[in-house]
Amino acid sequence: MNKRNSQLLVRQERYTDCYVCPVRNLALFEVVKEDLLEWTQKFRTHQYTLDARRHLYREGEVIDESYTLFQGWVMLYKTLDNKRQVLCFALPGDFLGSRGNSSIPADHSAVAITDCILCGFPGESLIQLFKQCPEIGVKLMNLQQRDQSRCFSHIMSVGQKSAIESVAFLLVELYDRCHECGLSADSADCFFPLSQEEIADYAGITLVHVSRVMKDLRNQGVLDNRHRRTYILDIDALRRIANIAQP
Amino acid sequence: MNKRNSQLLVRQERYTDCYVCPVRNLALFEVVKEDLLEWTQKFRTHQYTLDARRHLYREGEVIDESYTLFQGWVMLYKTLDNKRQVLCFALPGDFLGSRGNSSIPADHSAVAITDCILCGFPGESLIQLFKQCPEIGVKLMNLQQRDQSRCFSHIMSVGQKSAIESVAFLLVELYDRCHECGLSADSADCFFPLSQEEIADYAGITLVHVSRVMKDLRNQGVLDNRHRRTYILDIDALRRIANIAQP
DNA sequence: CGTATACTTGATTGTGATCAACGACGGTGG
DNA sequence: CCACCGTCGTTGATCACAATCAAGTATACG
Repeated sequence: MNKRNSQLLVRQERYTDCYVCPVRNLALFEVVKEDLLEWTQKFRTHQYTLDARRHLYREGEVIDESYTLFQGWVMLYKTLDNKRQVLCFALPGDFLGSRGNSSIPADHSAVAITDCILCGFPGESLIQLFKQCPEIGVKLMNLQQRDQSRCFSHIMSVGQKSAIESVAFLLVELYDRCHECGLSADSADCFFPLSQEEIADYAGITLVHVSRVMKDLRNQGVLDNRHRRTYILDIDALRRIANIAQP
Repeated sequence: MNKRNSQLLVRQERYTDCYVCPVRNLALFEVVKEDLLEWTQKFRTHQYTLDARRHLYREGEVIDESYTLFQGWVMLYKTLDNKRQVLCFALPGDFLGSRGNSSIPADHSAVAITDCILCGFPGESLIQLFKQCPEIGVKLMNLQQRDQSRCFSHIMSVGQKSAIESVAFLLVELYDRCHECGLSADSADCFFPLSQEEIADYAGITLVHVSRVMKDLRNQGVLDNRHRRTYILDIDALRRIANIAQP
């Protein structure tokens, strides 16, 4: 068991099964054929719970384990002086942690926004998985390419967009990603565990200004956020405000 | 031959040889054992020249070829309205183009900043390479992780740093990367084929302001840019200004 | 020699930062 | 049950960094 986070990352006794995993179609093991699942499943050494506000790992730490996020939201960020920059949000199905090269310390921190469940497997086993099942290598490459594409959009957002465009862009991205992984079904249009400070640190603006932007969006009628929850009322309007490139 | 860029991407008759390639130690084929090089080399179907200001590919295009940049500088960028955001600069040894999934159109454009030479191989052959030589998969994953790490630093830079910090950060990163791939030996401290507009679009500020920042840096004595060339006079001072996290 | 491109400089404006105070909850403990 | 406190969000006043607008210079190139 991982000693680094022994009090934080709690190993679960009862595994959920890869065969019936509801997020497998989004995740690394999507490409594993049914008859190989038993084999890949034994790499998944542990399943953990991680409470909200707990760190999965911190900048500078050596990570020797890989994770698939099974449930909950995780936030990746970097700090400099007293400033924090949120890099991205991980949702169920997303791949986290070691990329098989444990000699490189993490360049960012990962913290749970909500209570989370994670499936873990040793980082070095990725290489074994590659050898046995090259499709996993291809799949991981595709996942990384998707992440890079999101990074590029994020850079575009922070570098070129106005505050309101940036915030709208984030909301739209999360809205779409939630729908992709089926999170919207139960939580309706209220899918939003983020504080305004987290939104601010993602968009590269101050939390004071986020408050004003949210008020503006409320006044325009595209969203409502009563009782610390954000309800998206008009996703198309939000998309227009976000000024997203047409594919 | 690639029809899309048939006039732009010029196929060369005389190949340089992978065995004696000076940038192989930086690139994807670093991990290929000498006795397999002949095999991998036959995947490298073409070697191209690409003149400065020519595009390798554009946003929205389907890319079915992968490239290792052999010589020159390439700039990746996105556009939105009339604004341009530079995403990163590719230097010799860097991997460009298709990641084996040609069903996804490019989310960014790639343009040559200087005259370039590229080694090309079919995107689909990556999967074959993975199967034959899993180390290539691991190496490509490592390259992608390094790129992601740079993306994260870039987001931090654009989101949290002041204009002068951002510009200094870019100069330091390029300075270090040039030294890594041995470009500095011949070009001394003048390694700089970038216009102020390109710097501006990377840092997310206007070219007018870049001019003022460069003047400031000149006055502080950390660099000199006479005759359209940038000479770095005091890299340590520049590092301090860039405010880079200590590893 | 004329034109295009890149860079410079000055004047003015504006978006979002900063500083400060206050309100609304939600949780905790008496 | 209520008082207290901490966190989070709101609002106002002021400030500053960088954008914008505009005009100029220097250099490369045909």
